[in-house]
Amino acid sequence: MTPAIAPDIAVTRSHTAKRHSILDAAAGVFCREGFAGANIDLIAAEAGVSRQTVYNHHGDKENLLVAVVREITERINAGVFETLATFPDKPVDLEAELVEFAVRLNQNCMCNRDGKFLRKLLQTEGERYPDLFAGWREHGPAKTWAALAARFARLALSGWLDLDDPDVAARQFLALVNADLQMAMIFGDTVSEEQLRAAATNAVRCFLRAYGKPRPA
Amino acid sequence: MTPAIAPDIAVTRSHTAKRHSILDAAAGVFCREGFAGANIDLIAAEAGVSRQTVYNHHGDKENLLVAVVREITERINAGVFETLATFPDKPVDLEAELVEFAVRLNQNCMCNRDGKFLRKLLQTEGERYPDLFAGWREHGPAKTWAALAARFARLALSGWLDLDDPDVAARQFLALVNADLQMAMIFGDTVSEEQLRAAATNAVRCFLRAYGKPRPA
DNA sequence: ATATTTTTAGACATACTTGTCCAAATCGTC
DNA sequence: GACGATTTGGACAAGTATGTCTAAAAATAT
Repeated sequence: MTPAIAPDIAVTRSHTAKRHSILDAAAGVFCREGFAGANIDLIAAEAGVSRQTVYNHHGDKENLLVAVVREITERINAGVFETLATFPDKPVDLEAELVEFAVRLNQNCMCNRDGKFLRKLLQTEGERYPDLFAGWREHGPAKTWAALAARFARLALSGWLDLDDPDVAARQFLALVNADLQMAMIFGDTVSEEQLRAAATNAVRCFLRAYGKPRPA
Repeated sequence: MTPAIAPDIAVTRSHTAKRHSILDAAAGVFCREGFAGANIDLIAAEAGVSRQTVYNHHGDKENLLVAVVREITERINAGVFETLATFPDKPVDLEAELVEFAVRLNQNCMCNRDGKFLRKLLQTEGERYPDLFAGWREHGPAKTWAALAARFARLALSGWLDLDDPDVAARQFLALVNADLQMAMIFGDTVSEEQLRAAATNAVRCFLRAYGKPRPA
């Protein structure tokens, strides 16, 4: 009885290993070719499994897309949450620490593979399958903005910032951080860490010129 | 001899009328369905012509995509140029006039049909056909930024702004103007003029807090 | 009114994709 | 070594797409 668990685990491990492999490959192919252009044979080949296995695991092609989107949004949300936890709540050098935070945000959430995939899938399939992204739409960016706004509001309370509307400031911060990366992202280029840091520096400088206060005692 | 021109014009008129109709329909379908998912029968139906006519005019499906992209980028560039000409070079109330300029920019270039199409086509087919957008990549946003930067530099010279780097400021201005519209645009929602004006107001307020100077004499 | 050109509708061959079915092979466990 | 389940490769039918071809129809210029 006790060892009965072992085989289940082993089977499941191989199972989930292939599952992940398939989801990874499917994400890549869906992202590259779009839903209509995605070829299940190609997904199977890139995942290193047979086509039948793909159908065994995820059934329909549409079902597979759903699974891919769920996987990616979950990872993205986790990354955002994790990164938000590193916000400089009690800064010493606010400018430098905000720059580092912005770099982390871009590296972990916006510019990585998942971020690129989600952005692209959203734009290509968002209108065709609105339900697909409904969950992310509500729990994704809105929650991020709110969380960031709360951090900024606290910085305002402790005298570091002078804010009218923390929500607007949060959105503007994110927009500024991406200002110099728009082209690279829209063209799918990979951005070096130098570019990322330069963009973050420009963004934070502007942000603090607008909302910064002389350092509190 | 003189009337020999007339028939050519007439033929060409009908010809170009259908050409436009086809390009319009193709733009819509390519944008909705992606290149792989776009159905030439559907394009023909939406254009109100027969499928054969589509092939007569543009040959290949790929060729049709090229024509569509060329058409849209040209219109976009024209719209940007036209809107840039309305920049408040000699402002009286800089904040109000920048807000109006930002609204025009969004209405004429970013949020209209062409802007949405270009953005979507770029994201879906940009990596597959890099040459397709090479022209726009060089002559599109870069030129816009440079032109806008020049305007800002002049405002700085005349004492309205305090700028380190006009190029950075131009990119940041555009980023701020889009900050509140990101979600709507990525989800393909249509934005009301109120939303647009509110977004522009927030953007300009932030921009001027960062770079504005007390009004010159 | 006629002649020339474009447009149309439909048939057509070709090719590709999805999703299913099935027997053989593979893998891990007992 | 044998068992059970999963995986595999390939065959298969059905549907759909592209691009070509043809003869008839329509529109336009002379």
